[in-house]
Amino acid sequence: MPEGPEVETIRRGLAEYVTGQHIAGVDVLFARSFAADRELVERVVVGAAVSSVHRRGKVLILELDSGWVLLIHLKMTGQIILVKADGGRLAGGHPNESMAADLPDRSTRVVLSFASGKKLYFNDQRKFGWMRLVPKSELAEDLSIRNLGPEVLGTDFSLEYLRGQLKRRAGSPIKAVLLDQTVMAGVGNIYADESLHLSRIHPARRAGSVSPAESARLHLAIRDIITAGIEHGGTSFSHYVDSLGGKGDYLDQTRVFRREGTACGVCGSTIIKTRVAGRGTHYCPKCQPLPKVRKTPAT
DNA sequence: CACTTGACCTGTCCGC
DNA sequence: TGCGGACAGGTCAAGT
Repeated sequence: MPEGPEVETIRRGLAEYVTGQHIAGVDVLFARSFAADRELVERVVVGAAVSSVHRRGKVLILELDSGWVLLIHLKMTGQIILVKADGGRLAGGHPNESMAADLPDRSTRVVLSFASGKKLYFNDQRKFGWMRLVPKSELAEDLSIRNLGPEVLGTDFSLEYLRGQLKRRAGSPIKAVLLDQTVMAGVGNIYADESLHLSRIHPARRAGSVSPAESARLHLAIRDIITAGIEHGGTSFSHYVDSLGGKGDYLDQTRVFRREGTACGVCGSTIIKTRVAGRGTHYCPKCQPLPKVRKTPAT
């Protein structure tokens, strides 16, 4: 579920609440969510303190003072929920749940207990998410990190770089390129649709057909949309609540995502939902036209 | 190599 | 109300 802006929002919450906290215990309720040897966990996690919290793409990086890092990927349905020592929910969780903590629940996969009494619950309904331990010295080479493209808000995500990637992936639908984490890190399905609408490019266009002017619009749009997402604290719906405890409100702001059947805010045409690159895809047929007809009428 | 598809899971929603 | 099927925000491995 979470894309770059959601993960960044969670990162900020974690940085505030767990930096400097000592980890007193680790409970793994579902083994594949945190496939680490118990002996290793006891040696490098239990008793260690969280020295800082980082993010790369959609991966959360908790740096421990043991020389190891704890990586977390939330995939589709992962959540981080922080609970105070007295059991009251400090942050995170499902918007429909009461604030009274009744955790762990059936989707809790891992629990970190801090010496202060705070607890961090890693909930993940669909079990796609994971936590992993990596020596800090090997972080850059880790499989989850090493193939990631530049952060879209970083200086190395230049227009020139984007143009090169569009050329390399000329045969793919532009939407597939935006979702490819080796091209750029942090963009997911929502922000891909939003960026393409803002830059007025049809999601099924081949990347190679995108003009220089369109590329420039797209480059700007991706940065603007991701920035807005972070400013609004991420997108909030079924599974997402940021770890500061407030709901993100970006979904209220979307231009096309989950707005099929409603009027485009720019031109008033009806937003369409279709399937591109195997993913649910929303766009405005008037703002984002296909330049050439896909199926030629028989004549 | 570039690109597509299926698999990983559980839950929900929609049509019959 | 129950049941089958499609679908859900992300990545991989394996296929063409």
